[in-house]
Amino acid sequence: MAKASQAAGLHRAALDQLHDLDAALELMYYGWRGMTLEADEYLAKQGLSRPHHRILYVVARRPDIAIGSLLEVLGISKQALNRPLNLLLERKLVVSKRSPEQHRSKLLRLTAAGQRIEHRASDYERNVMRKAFDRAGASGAAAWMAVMEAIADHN
Amino acid sequence: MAKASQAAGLHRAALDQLHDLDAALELMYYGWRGMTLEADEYLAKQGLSRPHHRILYVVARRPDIAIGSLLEVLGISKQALNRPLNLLLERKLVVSKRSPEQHRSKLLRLTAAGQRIEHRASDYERNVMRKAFDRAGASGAAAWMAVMEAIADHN
DNA sequence: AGTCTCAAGTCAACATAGTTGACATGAAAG
DNA sequence: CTTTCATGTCAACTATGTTGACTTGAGACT
Repeated sequence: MAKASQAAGLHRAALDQLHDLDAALELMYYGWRGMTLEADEYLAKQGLSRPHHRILYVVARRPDIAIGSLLEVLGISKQALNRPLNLLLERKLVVSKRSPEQHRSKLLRLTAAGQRIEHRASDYERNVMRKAFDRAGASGAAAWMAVMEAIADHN
Repeated sequence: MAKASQAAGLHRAALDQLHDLDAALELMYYGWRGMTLEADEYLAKQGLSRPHHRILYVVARRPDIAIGSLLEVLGISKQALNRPLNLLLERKLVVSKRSPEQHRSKLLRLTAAGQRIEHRASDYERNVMRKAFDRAGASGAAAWMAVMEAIADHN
């Protein structure tokens, strides 16, 4: 039973299967952990965490995004955004400037340093995915995407 | 902003793709959300949440598990287990008894009420998976499992 | 007897990630 | 010159976790 189950640990536990889809539930849980584990360790070394990464990830893919739009995309309150975003601004990983015409809003952008950290953190996650897709082949990867889309868009 | 995307937040956002695997990262995120959304709403109605569900899920599949083993499986500290487990005991969803021979440990079991809640909550998650697997077919489901196993076991 | 260990329980302080509500500020638009 | 909009900030709160420092209760070992 015991292993190095400490870190974020949690090797996959040996549980009885009560239903045929229990394995799928557990794979979703451990899959999420497996994908984010190394990225989170890297971010922790930088004094950052998952919320910071989410901000960096979105701003990287929507340069000049306004704060209000960022709040929408992230789905959190402005008060919740406040602390992590201010840290990123203080650390100069993100810069804000006023919009030229829409002078009320502030537009966010990553600095070079911010881009570097975003890229490295996301790369840890992409590498996990790449290896898994390589093993599964192109058709397996496509099937995984199709299933995940169905789950994500489930209403 | 519409409130529909508020609650569970976060419709899938339209972000630029910087790398070919960005879509996969986002699908993992939204997939996790999609699978757990309804279950979390049901649990909230019962005054419970994800940690309570994790406990119920594990104890359901390991009847007479000792507290120490439960801590190992969940990968959290005993202090973190304390509150949610005590709530489950107070609400009589879980019962503990001393082991007959190993009298030092306490063994945990679900009551009928605990089984009912565990089953319903997990069923919400299984139903999401079932629908996605039905769409993808048996081979798609198998491919999804294979990819997730590779991700989960990534070291 | 007494002591040592093990499993569990508890207390306190802290960190992180979020929530509401209330209010302030600075620029634009009427 | 007042309203509106986007942003910012203060405070109080909840939830989920962490360490560290104990205590308790039961077995096990001289």
